[in-house]
Amino acid sequence: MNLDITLSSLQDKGHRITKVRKEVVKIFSENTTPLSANQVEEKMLQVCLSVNKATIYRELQFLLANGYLVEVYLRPNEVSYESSELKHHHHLVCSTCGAIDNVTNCLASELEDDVFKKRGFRIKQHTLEFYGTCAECARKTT
Amino acid sequence: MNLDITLSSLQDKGHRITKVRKEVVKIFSENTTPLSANQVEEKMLQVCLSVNKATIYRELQFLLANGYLVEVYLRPNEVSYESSELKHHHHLVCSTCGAIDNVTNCLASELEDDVFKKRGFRIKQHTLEFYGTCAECARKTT
DNA sequence: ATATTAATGCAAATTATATGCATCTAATTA
DNA sequence: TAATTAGATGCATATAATTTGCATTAATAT
Repeated sequence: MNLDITLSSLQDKGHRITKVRKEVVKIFSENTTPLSANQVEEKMLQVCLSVNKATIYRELQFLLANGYLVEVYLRPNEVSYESSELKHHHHLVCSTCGAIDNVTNCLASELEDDVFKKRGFRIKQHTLEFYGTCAECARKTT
Repeated sequence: MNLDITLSSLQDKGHRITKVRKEVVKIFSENTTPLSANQVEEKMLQVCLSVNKATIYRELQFLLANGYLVEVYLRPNEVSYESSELKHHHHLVCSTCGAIDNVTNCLASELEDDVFKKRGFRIKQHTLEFYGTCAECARKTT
């Protein structure tokens, strides 16, 4: 997402632009792969911002509720987030090292009409996750 | 999964066939949609088997480690399981009522070769999740 | 029937996440 | 620019999912 546009549209809605909020939005505007609360905390520490975990959770919920982030479930007991403005894509999750890469190819939407006709299920969103071994891990093992 | 075959193959590997194990395997052999630990507990209570939560978690881990179950992540902070022997399929997750249905159409595997050629990422598994509104919930709202 | 060891229950520990409340601070106003 | 005010934050605590240590129980082989 665009840093300045996001911040000013939040401000227009009456929300405050704080040090924490600015940095979290910045992080997601610079990262295209999903980040967990812990990873966001780490990134903030890297720029010497020590922020309470509760605050980070609250800020993620806030940006989620306001439509700037979406939740991603790639692993047990860990929710990640990514910008909702990213082009539709799927994830390549390396089950060895955890690295995540994005792919933008998508055939899945072709299924949507079919599913609605046959089952009356109106698809609003879908996620396609790939699990496997990334090139780097394959090299290390072989 | 097949109840008898699963149990006897577990026994062949030197594992015991206990009341709990038998019932958990039975539950997953009769259910094609993903179940969380809590849902497994409920199903056991329905047949008057009151089993400690730790035991249920251990049994799920056990069946996962032995390849009879796979993990499914459909919602924040909740891991579900389903039989690993089910035909490849995807889930229709109703975001209103939580109902889960399976679809067996799948175009995703067509992407696999392409991804390997372009990125060296060897896909071992993929999951395709659909979020939306099921026919029943649509009827109630409209 | 008995011995052996896996499975179980219970309590306590862990980890992710949420919440109450007092304090602080960004944005507004005088 | 200082005073005002509600939103944001930190801290401690709560909650929920899951794991683990340990003593006890029970499935299976002998």
